[in-house]
Formats: sequence, structure tokens, C-alpha cells
Amino acid sequence: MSPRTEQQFEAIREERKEQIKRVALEVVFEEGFQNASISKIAQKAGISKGLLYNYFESKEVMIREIILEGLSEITQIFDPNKDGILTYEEVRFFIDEIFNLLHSKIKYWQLYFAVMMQPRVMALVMEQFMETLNPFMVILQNYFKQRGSSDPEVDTRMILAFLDGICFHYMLDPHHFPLQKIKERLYTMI
Amino acid sequence: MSPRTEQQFEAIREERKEQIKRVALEVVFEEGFQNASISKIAQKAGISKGLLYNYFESKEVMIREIILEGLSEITQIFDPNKDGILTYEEVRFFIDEIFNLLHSKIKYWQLYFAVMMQPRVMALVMEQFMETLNPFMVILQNYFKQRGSSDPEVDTRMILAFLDGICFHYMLDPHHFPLQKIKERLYTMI
Amino acid sequence: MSPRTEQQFEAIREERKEQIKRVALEVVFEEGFQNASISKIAQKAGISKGLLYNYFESKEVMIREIILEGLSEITQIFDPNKDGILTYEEVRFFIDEIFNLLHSKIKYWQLYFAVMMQPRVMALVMEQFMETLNPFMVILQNYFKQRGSSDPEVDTRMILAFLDGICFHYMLDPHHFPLQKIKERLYTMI
Amino acid sequence: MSPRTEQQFEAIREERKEQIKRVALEVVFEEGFQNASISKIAQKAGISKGLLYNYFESKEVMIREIILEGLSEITQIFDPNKDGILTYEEVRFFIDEIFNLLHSKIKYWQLYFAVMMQPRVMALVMEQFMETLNPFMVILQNYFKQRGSSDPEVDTRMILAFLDGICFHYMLDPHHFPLQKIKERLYTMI
DNA sequence: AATGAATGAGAATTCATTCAT
DNA sequence: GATGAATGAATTCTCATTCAT
Repeated sequence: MSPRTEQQFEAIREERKEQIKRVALEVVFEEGFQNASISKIAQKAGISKGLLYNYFESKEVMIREIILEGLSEITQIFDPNKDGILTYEEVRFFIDEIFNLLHSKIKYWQLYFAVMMQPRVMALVMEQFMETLNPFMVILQNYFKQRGSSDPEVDTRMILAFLDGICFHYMLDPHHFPLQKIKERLYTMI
Repeated sequence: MSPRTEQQFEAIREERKEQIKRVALEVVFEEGFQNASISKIAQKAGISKGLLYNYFESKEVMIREIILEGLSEITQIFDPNKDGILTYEEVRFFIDEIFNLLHSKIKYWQLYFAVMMQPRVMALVMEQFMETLNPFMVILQNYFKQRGSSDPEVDTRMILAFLDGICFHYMLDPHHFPLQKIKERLYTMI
Repeated sequence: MSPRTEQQFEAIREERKEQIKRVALEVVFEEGFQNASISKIAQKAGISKGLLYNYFESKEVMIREIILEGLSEITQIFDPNKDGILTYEEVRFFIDEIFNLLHSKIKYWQLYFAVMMQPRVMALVMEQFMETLNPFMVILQNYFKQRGSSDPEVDTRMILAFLDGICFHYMLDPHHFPLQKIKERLYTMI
Repeated sequence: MSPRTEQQFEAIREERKEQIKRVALEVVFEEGFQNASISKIAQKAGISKGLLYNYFESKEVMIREIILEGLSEITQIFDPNKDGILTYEEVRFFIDEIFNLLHSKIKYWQLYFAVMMQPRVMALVMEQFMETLNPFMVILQNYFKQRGSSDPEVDTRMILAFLDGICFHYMLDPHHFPLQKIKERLYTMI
């Protein structure tokens, strides 16, 4: 029989890698970051530990890939690709998007908080994360400045802290948290 | 010397237990949760590993005690031992106290967030944590009700989320976070 | 084109096998015995791991073939295809050849010593190695006998030990070892 | 019951460590250097793998200790603690001692050669080894100089290479090697 | 003939926990 | 009460070998 073509192999690799990352995120979510061992991930993915190393150089590399991918799913919303001038409606749209994401990708947010709490893991991704977040902060500051804020930096810090706080509480208790009503309150603060 | 009474022995035990927990928190803070091994804790406390097990049934139990004690230091501020009627000044005082605590016990807050992020550890303490927090939430709700809020639960959830968000951001970057100015903004929300 | 004959296929196989062995020796030399993994060898040879197993039953078999081939490159010099009567000039020629080989094939010598030191690997090749070496020892003994030696076996053992000692030291420090001068001393001993 | 005294613990540790090193050398001897795994050593010593790490920081450290101890048993014979002036009888005595050691500590010599062949292991001990060997080389050179040698360095190199060659061959075939007779030949070369 | 994904046994190492003293 | 030697299961990671294609 003729061997698989390069494309076939590439497809297998891509699919497997996605599968592993999916499972790994699942395990991180269920067991917490430190307990997400290679063994458990491999077991849940139904593959051997060895194979995992066929796809990721090391656990650290795998974790970094998963985290960055996870964070990117969150942070790409912050990247408006615009001229930096925001209207009230646009900021409102951002907030809506964040809350939609919060709802649909709750695992990623858990990941986000977990990462923030773990200096070692944090160090792995900090730089790239900041690069993504920074433009958004600048735009927000400009928005508050243009709205006549007396201290745009404080306003920005506040709204971000608020967003994180809401995400945090929603994450802890998604079924009872009044996400919609809180969102409406938030609109009045921008 | 007369032999020590049972009470004396008990007192000595308690004191030593406190010392171990103090050291353990220190180690957890310095090395992270994962790397806070029994060996290191015992070594830093100047006792043998065996003796540690004389005081704590298991690492899990010890961690739980440490966490609960840490959280209690935070949450006891919420326990006014009052009739449940708060004035604006009293709520302001609470907020001030929380921020003072935030400033002086940043380790505990780091622990608090780290714990919240770890499902397994979280499970160990969730119940007791809620028991402590609940009365405060009730009081806050009553406060907002009496202030004429249209939705006191949402107000309470919001203020708590906000507080957590601020603590989180302060903890991530204590040197640059404009704690004082944020606090003043907060006053206007109560 | 007419289909290749069986001989042609056989020739192609042999050639490829040679190439793999050449690469494998290179890897063993560069990375040490321990780290000469099948993966690295296959990669450096530009073939797949699977194909390697098409040519060699197992790593052990491959290693044996490589070693024996390596040793044969060394020991074939000892095989004069003669009647067993040596002159002084011929022995001198042998010594010269050994030193030339030592110089030009230092990798093989390193392999030779490394193999000697590894009981498991040694066991794989001992028998065949002895078969190659033995005729040379007989011839040398005859030479010393004919030179009037009182104990030809001891003379032979001595000269062989000496040769190995020199090779060993040369290998450890090829740049400083006074190979030429040592060789001249050796001439006086035969 | 009262706990063991510090001396008792020290004694236990000392004894265990010696036992482990003894077994480890044994395993290195029997299985070759690369196959001397922590598992095998622990198993042969009848202890758990974990305990081994109670005594040695890492495999590398353990190997270094074993090697240095082994080499020191060999090389201490080379340290005459003298003024550096040797007589023929003294050099003869050295040679005798080396051969005695060769006979009684054949394992250590195997270790010595094995170490020499493994660049990675060699690197671990090279420095300390050279420090021990160097004075002996200087003394030997002085001896040959004083005996009127035209090239003392070559003489020294030669005698050392010879010694190694003999040890090597003896080690490979201790039962048939004519050690006594070879030794007598060696006397004529000094 | 040829590929490389996949396996599984085994490597070094860590650590909560036990236990004889 | 107190010690630390000892255990064993778990960790990350490696690699010779197999196998479907």
C-alpha cells in the first residue's frame, strides 16, 4: 500500500493537536491548573502519554499554547482595528461582546483567572498578553478623555477592574449571577 | 515544678499549630501552592515532618485550616455583630477597612484568589466560606433596600464584584494601582 | 525501462544499508552511545524510522552490524592473507598501518573502546571479534618465536596491550600525544 | 519512646549511603554504565527509589561520588607524598602496587576505563582526577630525567600508556592474562 | 518500499505519608 | 512529643518498536 500523503499526515496532526488542546483545557477546567497532569490529559484524550510528546515539546510548551489560544479567544475582542476614536455605542458593543463571550466561553475565563494567579504560568504568557491588551487600554483612555473625564486612567482602571470582578463572580456562580441586570448598570458608567 | 495541666498542654499545642500555619502561609505565598511541600514547611518551621502530622491529619486538612483562617481574617470584618441596620458611614467604614486589609494583608488576598481558582481546594472551603460571607450580603442588601434601591440584590452583587475586581487588579500590580482614587469613586456608588 | 533485476534491488538495498550504518556511526560518535537514538539516526539519514526497521531487525542488530563493520575496518589490517611467516619489516609495516588507521579512523577507535567497556554490547560482538583477532595473534606469536623469544605469548600480549594503551591515550588527547616518537620506541621492541 | 539520637541517625545514613554506593558500583560493573538505572540500583539494594534521593541529590551527583571514590582508591597509590626524587626500587614498588590494585580492585579499573570513555561522565570528574594524577606524572618525568633519558616526557607517556594497556587487557580477560610475566617485562623498561 | 502516528515500558525525580525508635 | 529514614505512587519525559496506510 502506498503511504499516506503529506497532506494526510498534516490533517491527522492538526486534528489530533486540536483534540489534545481541547481535552487539556477541559482537564485544566475540571481539575485545576496544577492537577492537569500529562497522564490525565492523555488518558482523557484516549491516547498514550508518549503521543502527547509527539505533538508538544514539553508540558510547558503545551500549556503555553493552550493558554495563548484561550486568551486570544478572549482578547481578540479587544482588538478593534480602528482609528482609536470610539463612540458610546461602540464601547457598549464591546461590553456586550465581552459578556457574550463570558457566557459562551466560561472555561476560557476560568483559564484567564487561573493564569493570572500563577506567577510561573503567567510569566510564560505575560508579554504576549500585554501586547494584546494594551491597545484596548489606550483606546479606552482616549474614550474617557474625549467624554470629558477628569482622570481617564482611573476610569479605565475602574472599568477593567469592574469587568474582571463581574467575570470572576459570574464564573463562581454562573446560575445565580444576574448577568443581564449587571450589564445594564454597567452601561450607565460609560 | 508541678506537671503542666491539660490546659497548658492544650495552649502549647495551639500556639505551635499557629506557628506552623503562619509558616505554611508564608511558604504558600513565596513558592506558590504547588511547591509548598510539607518538607519545606516543616523545615522552615524548624520541626520534623513527622511532628507536622502530629498537628495536622493531612496536608489537605492543614491547607484547609490555613485557608479558612486566612479567609476569616478577611471576612470577620464583614461581621458587624449588629442589628443589621447600616448607615452610609458604616458602609464607608467597611470599604475603608477592606482596603486597609487589602493593603496590609496582600498575602491573604493572593491566597484567596489562588484558592478560588483551584476547584479542589475550593471545594474544601466553599461551604464555610459562604457561611461567613452570607450575613454580610444580607446586611448589604438591607442597606441598599433602605436606601431605596430598586434591586438590592443586584446592587449587592455589583458592589462585591467591584470589590473583588479591585482587589484582583491591585494584587496584580500593587505599585501602580491608584487605590485611593478608586476608593473615592467607590464611595459614590453606595 | 526494463524492470530492475533482483540483483539490482539487492545492490540498492546494500547501498542504503551502508549509508544508514555510516550515518549511525556518525551519530554514535557525535552524541555518544546513549544518545544515539533511532530517531536521530533515521532523521540524519533522511529516512523514516519505519524504513530503518525494514533494513535492520532491531537497534541491537543494527548496532552489532555497525560495530562489527567498524572493528573489521580496524582488524582487517591484521589479516595479511599470508603463510604466517613475518619479517621485521612486515611487522613494522603493520604497526605503521595501525597508527595510520588510528589517526585517520579515530572514530572507530573510540567506538572500539566504548564497545569494550559495555558488557552488554561487548557480548554481542565478542565472538566475532575474537575470530578476527586470533589469526593475527597466532602470526605474531610465530614471529616472536622465530625471533628467538623465550615467551612468544607474553611478547604478543605485551605488544597488543601496548598498542591498545597507546591508542587509548592518543584518543584521550590527540593533539598533545607524541605519536611519532612513541612509534619509534615501539620499533625497538619488535 | 524517645527518638533516635543524632548519632544514631548519622550512623544509619552513613551505612546506607555506603551500601547504596557499593550496590551502585556493582550494578555499573554488571550492566554497564548506561544501564545502571536508579531503579536497578534501588532494587538491588533492596530499597525504594525514593530513598535513594534521600541520600543523593541526583543520579549525577551519586555517579560522581561513586566515581571519585573509586578513582581515589586507584589514584591514591600515585601520591607518594615525597620530595619527588625516586629510585629504581621506588618506581618498581609503584608498579607492583598498581598491579596489586589491579588484581584486587578490578571493578574500579573497569570503572576507570568506562569513565574515560564517556565524555559526559568524564567531564564530571576530569578536574579532580587530573589534580591527583599530575604530581605523579611530574615525579615520573623527573625520574626519567635523572636516569639520563633523552626525552623524559615520551618515556612517561609511554609507561603510562603501557600501564593502561595492560590494565585494559587484564580487565578483559583476567583469567588468562599473564600478569606476573608482563610485570617482569615492565621492570626492564624503567 | 516508505511513512510517521501511535504505543508502552521505562527513565529520573518528587512528595505526602508512615513508622520504628 | 519528636525524629527523619523509608515508602510508593505520581510526576514529566524518552525511545525502541509497531502498524495502518
